[in-house]
Amino acid sequence: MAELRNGDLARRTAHEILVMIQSGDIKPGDHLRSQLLADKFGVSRSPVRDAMHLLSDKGVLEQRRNRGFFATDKGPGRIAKLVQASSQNLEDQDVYRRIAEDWLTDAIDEEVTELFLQTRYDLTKAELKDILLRATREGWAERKKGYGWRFLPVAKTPEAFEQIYRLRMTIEPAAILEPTFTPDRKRLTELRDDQQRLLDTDVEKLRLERLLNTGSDFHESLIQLSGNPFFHMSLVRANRMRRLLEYRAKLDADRLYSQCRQHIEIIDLLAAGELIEASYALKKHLQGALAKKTRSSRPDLVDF
Amino acid sequence: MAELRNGDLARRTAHEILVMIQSGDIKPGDHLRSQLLADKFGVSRSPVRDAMHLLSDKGVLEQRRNRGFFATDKGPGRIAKLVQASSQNLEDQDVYRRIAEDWLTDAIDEEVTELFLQTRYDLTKAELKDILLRATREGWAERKKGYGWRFLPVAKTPEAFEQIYRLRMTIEPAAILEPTFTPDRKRLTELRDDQQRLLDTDVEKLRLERLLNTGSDFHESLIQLSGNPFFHMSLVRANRMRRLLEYRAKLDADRLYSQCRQHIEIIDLLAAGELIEASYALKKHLQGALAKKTRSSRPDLVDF
DNA sequence: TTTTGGATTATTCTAATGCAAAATCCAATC
DNA sequence: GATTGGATTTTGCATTAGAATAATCCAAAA
Repeated sequence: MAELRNGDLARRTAHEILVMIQSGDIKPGDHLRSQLLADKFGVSRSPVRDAMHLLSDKGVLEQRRNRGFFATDKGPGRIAKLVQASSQNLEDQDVYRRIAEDWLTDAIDEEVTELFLQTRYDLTKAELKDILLRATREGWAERKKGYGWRFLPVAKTPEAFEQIYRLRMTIEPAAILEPTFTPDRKRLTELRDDQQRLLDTDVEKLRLERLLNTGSDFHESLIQLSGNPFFHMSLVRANRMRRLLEYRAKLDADRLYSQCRQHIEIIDLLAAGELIEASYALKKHLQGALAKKTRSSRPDLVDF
Repeated sequence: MAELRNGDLARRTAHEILVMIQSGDIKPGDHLRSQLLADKFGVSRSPVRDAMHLLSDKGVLEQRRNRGFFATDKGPGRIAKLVQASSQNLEDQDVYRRIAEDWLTDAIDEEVTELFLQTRYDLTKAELKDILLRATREGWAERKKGYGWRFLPVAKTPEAFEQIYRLRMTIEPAAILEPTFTPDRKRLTELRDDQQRLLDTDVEKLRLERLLNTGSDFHESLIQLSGNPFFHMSLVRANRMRRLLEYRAKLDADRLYSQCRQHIEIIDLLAAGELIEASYALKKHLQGALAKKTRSSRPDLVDF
């Protein structure tokens, strides 16, 4: 029998498959074609197969010899538990966030050597390189000319929140008015459903991360419809930085409901072809979030 | 006698010192304090000292025992030649641009392995990592989940030019109208002088890179005055991508003169406190550049 | 006191090896 | 013909020791 190699990629892939099952993308009895999934995840069949082995050990999948893997009908509660567990598992290993947190709370210096980080967070060279790559891409770390790295103060202050919103208030409404903007029906419907689902769920019960993701998705999908990838990229970059701060923010449930409703209103305006009105509503929506924020001293989670 | 260690950093530092001499920042007879220069360049004294040794070998500096290095009075022609040579030297080693060029001209595949790049461009692991870090930061490369890297098509098409300009037309004029915008007299004067100097020089004689730099500096400095680093960052990122394309563009001297004059007009409006007018002029300025571009099939250098 | 210049120390790079993991290939099976 | 599942190949990571290079220290000179 083949060894079970479970690298990080296999585990991450297993998690993604679980999410697909949870969301109903894969239904009980479905045949999981390995090449199909591999293409979907942008990897080769090897880690997919390893992932499927992992999941069949958990009883989520069932292997039939020479026919591949099939989804069993584990109850949704059981699936949710496994999703929770595997996402917890992945987050534990997320040193990236720990470093970001330490930097934001001044627990580490502005300038550090690789060696320092490697020993402090018990990382191998490649792991550290990977994390610094990410931090560089997201704009809060840079290589010094000689030895060492410098962390940038860009999103440390409370004003940073406001500044990010000011940028968003400029580019998001403008994106809707771009001549290449096309309100894609199908995408809009999907977005509307996502928002509606959030409204229907008891917001209190949702995990913070899920909320942030759905909110970011809305805004980023919208700007993507502009057909200009540079608008999209600017927003994505700003949002990534915002996230660093938001993990420490509080949650305001009432606010969230109202935000959700505004999102839906904007989608409806777009679907009706009222671009100018939608652009204006989006601007107001962001303005409202900003106004709320500046009133409180500690950063709230005001938009998502 | 101490060994002459000339790492890359020493050579780059030597180049920077040469540029300072050329620009008149360092005059013949001046004493070059090592700590001062080290601080200026953000490195330690070691590479600075190595650089000064390199330059004294070339006769640009003169070492007096126990007193340090002093600038000699080599003619400006000779200095210019050395600057040219050392920048040429540095560019030759700039594999980054070669890879970008190869990608833009479809000389390499969309998806490659590190090994492939390492052997094709004869790089060590660390050199390659460095280059890929840069490409990631500038947004045209990304790590695949498993093994390998993917180059992104984001700035390959002619439309990319237009899209970048559309983003700029949105954020640059808006930045001037931000409530935190402060037209810093000193900075404005510096910028005006830079532009005037370009007008006074025979534009035909300038090197492409110098032109692009002065142009980018103008626009980026302007947006920086908004006091919102996220506006600035968005522009810088878009510009970096634009550069990848512009190295292949043609030059239109008449156009450049007119661009320069427009830059100065905008500065004057800002200095007079006419923010709204300045914002509008900037928008028109970018619009003009965009209009010119779309008329020609091959990308021209229309703004700088 | 400030700065230099050599010496010392710390950090990172290089290169080589073995190993883990991902990609690819291919015969067997549906 | 499409898909699987094992085998094979390729790729990249971990580790190490040694070399190169940058940062820092300190006595001596200005």
